[in-house]
Amino acid sequence: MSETRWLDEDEQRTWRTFLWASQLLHESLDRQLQRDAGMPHTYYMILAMLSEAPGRSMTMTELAQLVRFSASRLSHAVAKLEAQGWVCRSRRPGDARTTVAALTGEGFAALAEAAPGHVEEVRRVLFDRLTAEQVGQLRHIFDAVLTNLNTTDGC
Amino acid sequence: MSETRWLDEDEQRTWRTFLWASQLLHESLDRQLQRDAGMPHTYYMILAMLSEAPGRSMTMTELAQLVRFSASRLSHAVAKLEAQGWVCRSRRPGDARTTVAALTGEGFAALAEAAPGHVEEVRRVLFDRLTAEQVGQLRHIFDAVLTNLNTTDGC
DNA sequence: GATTGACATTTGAGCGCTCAACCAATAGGT
DNA sequence: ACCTATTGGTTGAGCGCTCAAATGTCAATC
Repeated sequence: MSETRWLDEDEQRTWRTFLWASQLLHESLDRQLQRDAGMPHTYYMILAMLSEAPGRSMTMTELAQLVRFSASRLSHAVAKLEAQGWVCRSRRPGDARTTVAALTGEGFAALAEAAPGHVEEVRRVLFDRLTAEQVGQLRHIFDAVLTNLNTTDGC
Repeated sequence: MSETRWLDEDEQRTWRTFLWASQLLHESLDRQLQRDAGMPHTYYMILAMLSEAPGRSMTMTELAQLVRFSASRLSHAVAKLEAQGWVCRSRRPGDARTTVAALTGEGFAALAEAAPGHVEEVRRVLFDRLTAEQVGQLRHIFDAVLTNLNTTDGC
């Protein structure tokens, strides 16, 4: 057990700035989508991922990996989305274990209607305030963070 | 109503990388603190802010502004922290409106015990993978985001 | 000395998430 | 064929958060 390497003043400030900013950012995103489209940001992601898949449908497990959800979290979420009529689940013929989630017409319509406002919000809270150079830096920084976390953590 | 300025391929990838990474990052932080200290990351922040205040105590409103919580959110949180014996609330003499939240000895001890593990985790998920230059970039990027959101949004 | 408005805080319902437990179907070894 | 482990998915309890409403207090005005 070695001595703790505390954050120096600069790191401390960087850390807190990042924390507050990303918190505000997520809240803004969530509020905008909840207000204008009646869904939280995470649900939007699920619909978006489904819409990009061939046949607008995927296995629960595949979907869970794509959106980085636990099986449980996805199950709860899709249950809600199904109750709203935006997604429908069905057993895959040939393999009675796996469930396939498919985007419905209504679901696609809801997504299409929500998309422009969401993209605008993403620009407003992030890209509009950044130079092209900073966007590149941001990408590299979080690529590094992501590969780190992906390899070290279990999920 | 103008045409939507969709995200180009690069922006799209940057955006998703950032989303996944920051999500994983927050989850890691939360899990570590929950596992090792029995509190979520947000509660750690509350204790940390209190510990830095003169007298280790602050008005609820001041505290709410510091941690960027709504009054309601803070009230719920502090209620839990009080139930755990880490914080105690009392009316301020002279002004019966405002409540002062103070860190207890137990609260300070819990914080002190949680701190090293938390700092290590922060290094692990973020700083360890970044060059000094990237840390500077990160700071500038989220400074920009923060001032933007602080001025445009209500909260 | 009541009335109005603004402030500081709390409360309760509802929702999304986590975690652990569970069920059902399949694959592998014997 | 039979048992076991693994895989795919769901469920329920508990918790933190949001949002809207309620409560209680001070400050100014009439």
